[in-house]
Amino acid sequence: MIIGKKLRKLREQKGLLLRQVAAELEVDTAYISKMERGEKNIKKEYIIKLAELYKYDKTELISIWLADKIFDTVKNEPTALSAIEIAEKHLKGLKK
Amino acid sequence: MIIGKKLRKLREQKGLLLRQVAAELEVDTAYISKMERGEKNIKKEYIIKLAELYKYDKTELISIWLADKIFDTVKNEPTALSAIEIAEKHLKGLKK
DNA sequence: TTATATTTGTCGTTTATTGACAAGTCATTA
DNA sequence: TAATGACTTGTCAATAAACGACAAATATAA
Repeated sequence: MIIGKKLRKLREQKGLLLRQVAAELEVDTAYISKMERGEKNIKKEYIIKLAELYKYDKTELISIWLADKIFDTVKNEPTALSAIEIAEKHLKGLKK
Repeated sequence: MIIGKKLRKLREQKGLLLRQVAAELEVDTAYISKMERGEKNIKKEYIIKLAELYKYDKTELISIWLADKIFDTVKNEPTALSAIEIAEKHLKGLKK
């Protein structure tokens, strides 16, 4: 729910209502609510639109969104941390 | 495909055939082949069975399997590394 | 109450995953 | 050159999961 918290904060900072954001993304109000509370995954397309709407750095928002997905896949796993380290090493190793 | 490579290596070290492993997991031979080549995700249940079959440390194999899933979700993403770092921090922060 | 913002539950539709089956390739051996 | 054995590839029905709308429920305030 890392990204959800962030999105809620951004929306409130802009003083926007769920309804307004929903209209912008052309989805239901309830849907935005669920996104912000981590009840639904958010597709990248929406993240990009939200970054624009909130005038927030797109790359950073995507990072947070991705981090959230990672967190989702490892939470509840005892080996979460070591898995992350392995993935990180592997990723760096692929740098060429 | 981190976990696939590992599984293939383990299987070969034990001198087992796909057919034999498939019988053990009660699935199709082709299915094992696809698992080892990263064409299918592997469910945790199978990883545990394979760790037993190959007499390999279960926790470590699960770590690799998890790392593979992480890798899958971040590969192709320019912000992969920073996302991993955010997720890691977040995870450590939850250690309480 | 009435009105507005948000949350929750339900649900049909779409999309993705599962794992079997059949057919394919590639070596090796008879 | 067959024939056999190990592995791979393509297809597909069955199943499961995700999407996102709608309606109803809460909550807070005027």
